[in-house]
Formats: sequence, C-alpha cells, structure tokens
Amino acid sequence: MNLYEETYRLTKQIPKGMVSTYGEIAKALGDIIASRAVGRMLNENPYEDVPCYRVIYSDGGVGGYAHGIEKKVEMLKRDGIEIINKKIDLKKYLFKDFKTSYPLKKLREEQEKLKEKLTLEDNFDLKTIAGMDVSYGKYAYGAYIEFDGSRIIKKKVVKAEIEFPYIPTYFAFRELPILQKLIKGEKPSIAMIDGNGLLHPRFFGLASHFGVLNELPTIGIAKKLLIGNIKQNDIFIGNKKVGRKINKIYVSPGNKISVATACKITKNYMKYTIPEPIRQAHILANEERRKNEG
DNA sequence: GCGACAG
DNA sequence: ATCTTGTCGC
Repeated sequence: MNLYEETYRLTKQIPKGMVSTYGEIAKALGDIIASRAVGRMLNENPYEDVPCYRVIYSDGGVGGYAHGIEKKVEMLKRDGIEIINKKIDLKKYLFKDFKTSYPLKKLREEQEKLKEKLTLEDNFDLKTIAGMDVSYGKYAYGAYIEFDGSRIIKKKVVKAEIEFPYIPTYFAFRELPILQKLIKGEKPSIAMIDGNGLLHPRFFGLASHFGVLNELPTIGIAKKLLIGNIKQNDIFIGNKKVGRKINKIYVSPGNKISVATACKITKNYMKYTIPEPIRQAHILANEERRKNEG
C-alpha cells in the first residue's frame, strides 16, 4: 500500500475551477486524522500533473505551496477561482466527490481482524530481548539489537523505501515493512518496539500488530501519550487498563504478555530514560541514516 | 487562540 | 522523525 500514490491519484481528480481541502482528501483516504499527512505528501509530490495548488485549508485559507504561495494564488486565479480577503468560498468551489476505495478504512479493518489473534497472557522463557527502531531520511533505516541479559549478542540494519507517511493510529503501516525485514531469521524471546501496543484507540498499535504477525511476545514503548487517562501511573482507555507510565515513558503490552510483566521487564532495562534495547536500536538506526545520507 | 496529535 | 501545504475541540 503506497499512500503517497493514492493521495496523488485523488488530488488529480480535483477539476479546474474547483478546490478541495487537506481534510477532504484525508476523508477520501478514509480518515480525517490523515489531514496533516496529506499536506506533507503533497509537499513532497514529484509529479507535474498533480494539481497540489487546488488543495487549501478547511477554513477557505489558501494554505502553503512548495513553490511559493504567490504562485499558488496565481494558478488558482488562472483556474477562475475568486480569492476575497485571502479566502476562497468553499460553498462555491469545494470539490469532495472523490472516486475512492477508502484505503485507510481497509487498514483499520485489517487491525480489527488481526486483533482477534492478540493475547495478553504471559507465556515465554526470557532468554534474549530485542530492541527495534527505525530512522527516516530519504530512505528508512531499521536497526535490530539483541541482548542476552545486559550483553549485546547481535546487531543488524536494513534500508528500505518509504511508502507510507506517519499518520497517528496508523503508525504500524509506516513501520511494519521495515520491522518485518529486520526480524527475518531472528528469534528473540521478546521484542521491544518503539511505539504502542494495547495503548491505541483500536487496542492494536504497532507493537501488537508486529507481535501478532510474527507470533512473538512484544512490548510497546512510547515517549508520548497517544490516547487515554492516567491514574496513579496506570493508563486507561475508558475503564480498560492498557498500560503504565514508568518515569517518562508509556509502556503497553504488545502481544503474548501482560501489563505487569511488560512493566517488570522494561524496568530491568531502564538505565536511562528509555529502556536500553530501544535506546541502542535508536542510536544504531540514526548512525546508519547519517552514514548513508550525511 | 492554543494545545493535542505513537514516530 | 524531520522540517514545516492541517484540523478539531476546548
């Protein structure tokens, strides 16, 4: 699923003499939450026949343009769009009748389906623990570090094309292709992943998704709270306990592990603010990106 | 108007 | 995570 291409395909549907908004394209992708990502994807658009200048803010403001706002205004006027007090009348010019298959809706359904295979039962021997992370530049650089106790026994990096932007709650679809490359041929007892597990609006964040796909115990580690309420460091979504805040990080079970065990293991690796397997993977992924891209 | 939005 | 084309709800 290349969401960049989907977005460009949708944008090309906006006819001359009409405009659309970042939010309307996001809705055509399947979720308004992607509106900011739509802006980013259009900013990176490489195709000359994609009319990015026809996409404006939801309040009628013209918005930005990679080639300069003046250029955007000029091209809109050439299309016959009136701009009064720097605003465009969306009642008059809005196009939102996109032909679309709502790709993000399909991805949500994939999360809901796979979620049936998730378990929070502890059922593993703790021998080795892996940390995994991805760093982004022109390409994505993934890093895998495996610990036996406090000793590093394996390091590995991969490089891949970026095919999906960061969209809150769809993070897995950006990062999974790289993590899948990394885990190939590896068998850690458990993997620590940068991102959430159960701590997710559909109770199926990256750590859970990755865990279920590989039938592996996983722990999700996030540096910011995506959703939920904190009471005495326990994290709740509604009245479901989905994780726990430990110092400055948010820990949630991915797969094949309980909240309590996920916390216990995480605490054992808290040398700095981020648990050591994640921290080491993060460093290695960044090093690899800098080495390749300067 | 300002903050929130896993990375 | 980088680098800066959003939207909504408080």
